[in-house]
Amino acid sequence: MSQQRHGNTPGNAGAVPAFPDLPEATIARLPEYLRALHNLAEAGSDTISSEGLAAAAGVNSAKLRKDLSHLGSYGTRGVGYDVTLLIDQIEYILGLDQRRAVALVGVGNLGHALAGYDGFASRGFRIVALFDADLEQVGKAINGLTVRHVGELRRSVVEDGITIGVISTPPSAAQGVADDLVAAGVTSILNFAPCVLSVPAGVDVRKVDLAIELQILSFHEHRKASLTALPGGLVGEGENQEAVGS
Amino acid sequence: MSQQRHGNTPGNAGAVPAFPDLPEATIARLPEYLRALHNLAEAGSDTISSEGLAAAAGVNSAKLRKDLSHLGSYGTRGVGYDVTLLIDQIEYILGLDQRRAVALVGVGNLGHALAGYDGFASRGFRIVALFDADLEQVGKAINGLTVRHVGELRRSVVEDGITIGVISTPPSAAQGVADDLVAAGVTSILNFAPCVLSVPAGVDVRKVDLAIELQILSFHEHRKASLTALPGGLVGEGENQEAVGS
DNA sequence: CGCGATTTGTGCACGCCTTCACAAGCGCCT
DNA sequence: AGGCGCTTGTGAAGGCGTGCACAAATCGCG
Ligand SMILES: NC(=O)c1ccc[n+]([C@@H]2O[C@H](COP(=O)([O-])OP(=O)(O)OC[C@H]3O[C@@H](n4cnc5c(N)ncnc54)[C@H](O)[C@@H]3O)[C@@H](O)[C@H]2O)c1
Ligand SMILES: NC(=O)c1ccc[n+]([C@@H]2O[C@H](COP(=O)([O-])OP(=O)(O)OC[C@H]3O[C@@H](n4cnc5c(N)ncnc54)[C@H](O)[C@@H]3O)[C@@H](O)[C@H]2O)c1
Repeated sequence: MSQQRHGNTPGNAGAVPAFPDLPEATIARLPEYLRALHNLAEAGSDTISSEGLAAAAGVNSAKLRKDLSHLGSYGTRGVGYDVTLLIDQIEYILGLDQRRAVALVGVGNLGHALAGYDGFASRGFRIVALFDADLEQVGKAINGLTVRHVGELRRSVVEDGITIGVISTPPSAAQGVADDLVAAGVTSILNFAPCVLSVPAGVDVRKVDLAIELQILSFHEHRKASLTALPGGLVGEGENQEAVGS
Repeated sequence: MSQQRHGNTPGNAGAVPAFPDLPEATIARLPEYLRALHNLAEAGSDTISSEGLAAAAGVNSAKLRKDLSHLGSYGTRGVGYDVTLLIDQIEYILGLDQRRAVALVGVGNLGHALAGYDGFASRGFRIVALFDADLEQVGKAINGLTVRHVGELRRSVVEDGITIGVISTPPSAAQGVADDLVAAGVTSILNFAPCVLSVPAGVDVRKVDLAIELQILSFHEHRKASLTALPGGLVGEGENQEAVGS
């Protein structure tokens, strides 16, 4: 059974190297599997088949198996995966067992919502510092945290062991904030401002642009509408056939 | 010159079909190009080379050219792309010239921020209705819109011509809300709740899960840390060499 | 009017990702 | 103890996306 004795780590006694280089696509799905696994654990399941987990995560079961196989062999043929073991493995790979410290810069409309969100705690993160340039905001308390001036960023990053920075300032300020974060030693940034950030190699940036998401949906709406309007009639559910244009 | 006379549409006199089926990857990048183009237009540029636009959008120039070539031939060799023309084309393809009506369901922490965000207007959308199940919230006004009870959703979707629904309720309520939206005729959903939604074929769902983004960043942090800690020493910038684990 | 500089549009090759299909492995039941 | 059914892990194939490299096209200038 290879004892649950993987314990907390890179003990590396198994077939897989201490840090397998997973395909990017796989990495992006692991969090989804993790969420589904937590739900299953809460529901009382001890084991889960690839089919079941795939359904819960909304993916193809073959894809899921291949993804998990990259982590090592944590399933049992004829049975499925041990839910708890798999949770531990994925959390370890994702580096979530450290409860990473996150800094949030720009406590405006969106920043407030993020700072007040308690859902991050259960997903492996602690927002430990809030920053803003506006003196009006500095000093205010949100969810037990006091907003500090952005000038204190560098010191805080070191003192609080911050590894991830979240930017929710207007786009005009985003690059400057990113530079500050990088200078302070942060090597991962989540950017909500609709702009491109340029950072040195070795720093990871992920961007979340809600308008882009809506625009992608808009494209598909547009496409669906133009298909129902066309003579082809390839679409099954076409009740509202409204002619387009001419 | 093929006259700017494409006018407002699927006149379809060109080489490209009225509705080219673009690769999904291309569609996801068009909004980024559009944003960059708007910035350029504002800065006074009339034309822009693929190299310049690619830099502004943060992508490879060859990729950009291939993406744009799918829309048709809107560039001029030796010159570049006409900024205004390209904006119009991309907006047409994305279906943004209609200023799509969006409904927001779940006016809580996050919903408030979204409802109060004025940035959507300039990107082609109008949030025209807010819904919540909590009677405490119903009746409140946010940014000129009154929060309505979720029971009015169906009527509103029809009356207001809503085509996109945004879900920012707790995950436990999300599937129900999605069902309501679909029943009301909405065929595109943007979901902020961390859960998988199941919807009938023909309905598009996009998901935004902030915790997942952080977890992906966390993985890379973890990987970077384990590399600097290893004897290999492949990394250049390793000042804070803190041993991992043991 | 022709030539060179510039930039687009694209053929091609390569690598990544997805999916199918199945052998290998495991537990349970008889 | 042995066989049977179930599930994992993976080889192979196909499709998609990326990026190079270059021919075709356009402009400006002499
Ligand atoms: N609110 C939303 O729902 C929403 C949706 C999509 C995108 N966004 C984007 O998220 C970002 C934030 O949006 P918002 O609505 O919260 O804007 P906001 O104006 O309400 O808040 C921005 C905050 O950033 C602070 N700030 C400005 N410059 C700063 C600096 N240099 N350092 C630190 N703080 C600084 C401001 O003082 C302000 O508190 C914007 O880029 C916006 O485009 C927001
Ligand atoms: N706040 C954030 O920064 C944040 C970050 C990431 C993810 N999320 C996710 O976004 C969603 C919303 O988060 P939040 O912080 O705004 O939560 P919230 O509890 O503050 O707000 C949820 C709102 O939805 C309403 N609601 C509940 N059931 C409903 C129903 N059936 N129909 C209509 N409305 C209903 C509630 O009355 C409440 O107003 C959650 O799923 C959360 O996990 C939020």
